[in-house]
Amino acid sequence: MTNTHHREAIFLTISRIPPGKICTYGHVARIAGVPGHARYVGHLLKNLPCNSAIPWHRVINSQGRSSFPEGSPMQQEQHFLLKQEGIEIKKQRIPLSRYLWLGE
DNA sequence: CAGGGGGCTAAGG
DNA sequence: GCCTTAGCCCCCT
Repeated sequence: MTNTHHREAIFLTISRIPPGKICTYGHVARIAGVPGHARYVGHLLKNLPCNSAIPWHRVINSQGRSSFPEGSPMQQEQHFLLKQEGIEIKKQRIPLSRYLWLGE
């Protein structure tokens, strides 16, 4: 199935995002070779098992924000993990130009 | 097969 | 900077 390929390509791409860097849903999709599937990326991450090794926290939306509601446990977790990697978050925002990863 | 909804985006006010 | 709108494409009823 091509769908399976897409899924694997997307997971592979996300797992390649280096610590201290971030990537948007749209970019992940594009780098994975499936442009236009940003929402699909989000869908996959939502259904990710908690024990997964996929660095889901390094994927944010094009606004430079977490896609979780402000103050939610998931959002706090994400911010915690990102800060741990040296990413600075101001007013719930991350400067994309500074941390964006666009593949290797 | 149709409808609704999602960890989305780009564009416009 | 914020909010709204219109596309987007896959997935689950």
